[in-house]
Amino acid sequence: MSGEGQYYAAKEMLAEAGLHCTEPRLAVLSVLLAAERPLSKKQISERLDERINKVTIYRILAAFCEAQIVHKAFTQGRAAYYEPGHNCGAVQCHPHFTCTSCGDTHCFLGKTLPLVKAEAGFVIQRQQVRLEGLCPDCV
Amino acid sequence: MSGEGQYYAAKEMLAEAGLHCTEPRLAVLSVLLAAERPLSKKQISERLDERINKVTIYRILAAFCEAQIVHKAFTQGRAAYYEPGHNCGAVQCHPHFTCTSCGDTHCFLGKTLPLVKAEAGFVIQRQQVRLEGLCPDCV
DNA sequence: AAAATAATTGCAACTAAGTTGCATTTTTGT
DNA sequence: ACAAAAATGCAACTTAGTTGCAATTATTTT
Ligand SMILES: [Mn+2]
Ligand SMILES: [Mn+2]
Ligand SMILES: [Zn+2]
Ligand SMILES: [Zn+2]
Repeated sequence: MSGEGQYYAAKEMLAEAGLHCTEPRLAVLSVLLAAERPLSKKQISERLDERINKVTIYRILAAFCEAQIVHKAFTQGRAAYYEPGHNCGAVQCHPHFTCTSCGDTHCFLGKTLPLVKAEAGFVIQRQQVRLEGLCPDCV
Repeated sequence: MSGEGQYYAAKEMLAEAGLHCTEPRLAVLSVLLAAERPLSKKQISERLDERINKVTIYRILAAFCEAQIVHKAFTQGRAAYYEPGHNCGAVQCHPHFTCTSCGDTHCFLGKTLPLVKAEAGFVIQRQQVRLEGLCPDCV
């Protein structure tokens, strides 16, 4: 299976997050951990060995976000993309670059911008930086 | 009508952009110009005096984006939000703040961040900064 | 000004992402 | 092994957006 190497890491993460350890949850988390970029529900499904009902996948992702082990990195088109929360600070993770030609997304680790200074009266809880352009393959 | 004061400005913008000047286009652009924040198709419809078919609204927005007089500022939930391109540089406009409590969006004009330095081989064409948190009414 | 041409609009039907209610199955604790 | 609680699956639904095509409106040509 695609997320094979991440299977035991996933098991530990679920336990630590206080989430029941079920097959579908292990499978989804393994896929996310094995991916080098945020994935949509569709992409997750494609990487699963045994099919999991889409409602279940959405509920698993919601539970992961609730437990803070995963977060919505961005939405592209009309789909949300999810990634594990490691590499990510409380207020922002790294910028995400999406190629306008091939559609591929890359995590720009280490390119994090400073935080916007909030206007008077506002409290900023999350900051998200999205980039669009051409990737090396498409330039 | 809501966008009344913007009606003649809209007329000029269409002419300058080389777009045919039709009633639906004038109406949609007037609404966008009168708004102080990006609007979804739904919000645009609600502010129109005479109803315009939704397909037409989407096509008008696509034409405006193509002509660069409007751009997609961000997507929230599963809907895209559009705003006129004034106040906006070629690569990025200002950050957009959305309140997690009331859902309102505010343009943080004057709070623009520096551009991410592209990783080797990448060409960045657009940068977008999204903020989430609590607005003054909801703190 | 009328006709021809090109662009825009509207309608119906469709797609894709995500959600809700409820019955069934799986986990967990005893 | 057994009961209670939680998670899963299915069907049906909602919402945002898209596509094909016919009808309308704007522009150009005669
Ligand atoms: Mn990432
Ligand atoms: Mn804005
Ligand atoms: Zn590319
Ligand atoms: Zn608010």
